[in-house]
Amino acid sequence: MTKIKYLCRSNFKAIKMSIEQIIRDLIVESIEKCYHQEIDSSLVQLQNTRKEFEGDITLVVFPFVRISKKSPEQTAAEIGDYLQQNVPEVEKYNVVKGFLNLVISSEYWVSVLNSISSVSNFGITESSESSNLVMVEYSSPNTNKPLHLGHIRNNLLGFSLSEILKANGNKVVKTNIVNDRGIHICKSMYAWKMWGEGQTPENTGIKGDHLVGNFYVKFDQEYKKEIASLIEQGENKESAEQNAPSMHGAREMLLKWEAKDPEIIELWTMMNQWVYAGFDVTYKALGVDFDKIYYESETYLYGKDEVLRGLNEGVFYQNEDSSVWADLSAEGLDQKILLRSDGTSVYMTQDIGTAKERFQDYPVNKMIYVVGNEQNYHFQVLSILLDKLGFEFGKGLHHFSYGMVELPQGKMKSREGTVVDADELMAEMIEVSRKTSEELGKLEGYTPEQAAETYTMIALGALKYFMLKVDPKKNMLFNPEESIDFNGNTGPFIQYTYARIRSVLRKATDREIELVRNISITSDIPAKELQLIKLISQFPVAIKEAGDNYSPALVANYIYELVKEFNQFYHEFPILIEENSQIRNLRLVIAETVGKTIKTGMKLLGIDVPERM
RNA sequence: GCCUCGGUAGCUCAGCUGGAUAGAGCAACGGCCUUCUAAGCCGUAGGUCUUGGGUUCGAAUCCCAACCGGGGUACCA
Repeated sequence: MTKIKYLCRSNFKAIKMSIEQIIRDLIVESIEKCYHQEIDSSLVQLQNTRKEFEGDITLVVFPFVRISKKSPEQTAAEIGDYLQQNVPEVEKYNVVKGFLNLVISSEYWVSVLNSISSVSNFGITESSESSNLVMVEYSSPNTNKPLHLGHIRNNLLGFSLSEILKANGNKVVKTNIVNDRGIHICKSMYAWKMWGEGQTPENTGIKGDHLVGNFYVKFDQEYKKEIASLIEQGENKESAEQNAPSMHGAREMLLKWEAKDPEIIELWTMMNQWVYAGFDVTYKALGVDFDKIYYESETYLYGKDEVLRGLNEGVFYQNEDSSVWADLSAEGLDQKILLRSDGTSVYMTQDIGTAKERFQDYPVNKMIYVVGNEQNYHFQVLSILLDKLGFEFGKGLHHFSYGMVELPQGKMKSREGTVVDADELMAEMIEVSRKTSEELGKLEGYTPEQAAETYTMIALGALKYFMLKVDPKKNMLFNPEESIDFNGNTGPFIQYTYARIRSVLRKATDREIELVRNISITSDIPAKELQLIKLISQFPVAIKEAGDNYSPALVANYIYELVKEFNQFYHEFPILIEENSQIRNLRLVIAETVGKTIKTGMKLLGIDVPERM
């Protein structure tokens, strides 16, 4: 067990894993040797040493004092002695209370940096033939209104999660189920037919999804008026809601649509095309995409077939009014409707059909649905229903359940117009970004096109990072008054740090300073540099945890930590002007490696980084 | 009612698979641009981690209860 054995490995992960693994194993061994008792290695709690103490790896010794029957300090010292004698990389140790802080040699950290700086895709695990295929469903818009801030969160989470899963060695298929049928689109259709006066995106200049959304709002306004007047005429609220003419009209359209009435299908096709054209623009601006798009109008029939099969097989039952139900009382849940009494499909019906389609189309090992937490119950039920229908994948579905985006006044409501529109928000942020760039004179010398590309990149960086840095499971708040910051813990801060690093590297080239990636250093690594190397080396761990926990926020938080540390370093120490050439080269390699890590990490969040800003 | 998720600084959030003195950013106040980009750096101030019990060497973290808030709860999606 010599030092050379670990230092020669080119794969960084192997090195890092092995040093911790070696220490772990030897701790178990030392307990046996010193206290004559075998322990489970799960008792060995290793953590990164906190910044305020000397050391790199810390062992919590409290769990062993029961075994040693000695004070925590003494126990720590005995284990420390053993490790120092038997692990060459353990240079020295110190004990603070019950914590054993191990100091790992500079040589070890230099070898870590060397192995990281020599690879181009540090942190990324490539997929292979035998990798799992994960399907990620995200976005899944309704075609009756434009995308809003809630959809932005969904899209960014879905895209980023897909990138993170890829970086963990999975094959990923990004998919989108477009909810293009149902009562909601019929409402827009009805309103357009009644009050549209032939408006089109072309003759109004309004983006297609917004135009259709306007009619959805119009429907709701008229519907409410009708209800009010019916109530005035003496009807109760419930029957007024049922009997309002516009609701009748929309429902009739839905029935006609399911009956494939040519006129309705034509109207539906036309309005959906308007919406798709609009969505494409928004998706492109957001930088998200899909490998496969499903349409509810095509999958709901499969769902219907499956439900009827379930009915025949006695898995489901039918009421006198001919509606079809699932009895979930055995699972501790309620009765769930699967087909309405008029025979039309509900949301659940089509999701069953879509799931079946997907597993027929792809050899999916894992299906992930990126859908808001308001639908937790829906997916719990979907999983059970698919299982009941005999699909072995039913139980393995994963609902990536994320929190709502709330405004200071509470939840966003499309119909009430209290939504933050996706297109508008992006446009506003790009405008703020442009102004800031101009005021700071950051993009002087760029062509207008280059400048636009950069300030757009910064605006989207701000928006995306803002959404992704928050734990996906939690609700988050967006205050339109305060909007989204460009300073502090933000995307632009990270992008700025990257641009600074690129600038330093360009200047190094200009000044003909050679950058030697295979570092040899005769002195100890200075503290700040060491801190950075340790942080960089945590990147693969951050990616793995983000993948295991389905949390882009973990990547965002990691990058922020790294960047904050780098900025302190940058401020405090010269890189190019440093006279000691070994130190100068070390700093250059660290800067380059931090830059590489930022770029890779931000890519996992779907955020680009600029050469200049 | 029942189910479920959450409550950490004035605000927005980290930390939550138990470990050292609970961290950032914003906002406030005070410093730092003739040195590699000040969208930056440093400092000051700001906390009964909702409350009350419990588990143990140790609890923001785990368990129980209460309070407050979000979401869901049989023909919306």
